[in-house]
Amino acid sequence: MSSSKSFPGKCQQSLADHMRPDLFKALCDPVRISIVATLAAQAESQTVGDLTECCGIDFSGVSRHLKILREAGVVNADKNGREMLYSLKTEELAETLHAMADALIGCRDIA
Amino acid sequence: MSSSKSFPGKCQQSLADHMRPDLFKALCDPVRISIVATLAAQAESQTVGDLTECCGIDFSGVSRHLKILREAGVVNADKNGREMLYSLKTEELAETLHAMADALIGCRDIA
DNA sequence: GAAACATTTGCATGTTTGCGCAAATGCACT
DNA sequence: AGTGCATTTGCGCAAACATGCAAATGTTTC
Repeated sequence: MSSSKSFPGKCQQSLADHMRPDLFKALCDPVRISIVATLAAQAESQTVGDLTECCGIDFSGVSRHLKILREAGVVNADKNGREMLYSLKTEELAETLHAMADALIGCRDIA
Repeated sequence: MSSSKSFPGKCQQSLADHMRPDLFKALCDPVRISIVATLAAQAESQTVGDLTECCGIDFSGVSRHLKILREAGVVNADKNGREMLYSLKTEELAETLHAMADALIGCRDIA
């Protein structure tokens, strides 16, 4: 009800809530995109060592990138013995992107 | 056909194509998100001066942010006399986000 | 306990980024 | 031509970022 009442302020707020700059920041680096793409293409979780192969940098850098992705909620991290298993939060990420798109379209309809 | 054949390499490529770090880079800044949200909430195009109100920085900075958004394909820029009218490419942006989400889910299904 | 291994963290360095200010550009109006 | 307004661009600076190397942490295996 009344969702068709023109109320740009509310829409702006809702958009600001949905569009998460921190998530975009996590995904704005080519190396991190490379990591995400590699994880998406593999059914099994990957170790830092595995993921180091896909991006041409030192594994310490990969570890740092993974930390950023983890904190942004893009990947899961599970400790298995001395190695760390990283996997993509595919569903959540896709849902978040969808929600952003929907919020945009919703704003267009209101405004 | 054969889209269900397990082919992680292809998926990784397709994802790398869809996930555009440059777009994420354009959207990773709070001020730029603020601009996007403001544009989304308004039916009419906005000038640089208008948009300067929403984000608490100098208009020269706003102009620079708008350039970044323009080059990333997030906003339209139309010159009208001595002022510049900016509007959000709502459809394209929403479509791009959807495509990313779909590519992610597609990868999950294949891998 | 010691050695080997996977990952994280501290540190130094070069690069990028966002910002304000001031100058430059472009356009309208008289 | 000349003045005024909107926007862009050049410059300098401080903060943030990505990276490699080396040291530290945690874990397995012998």
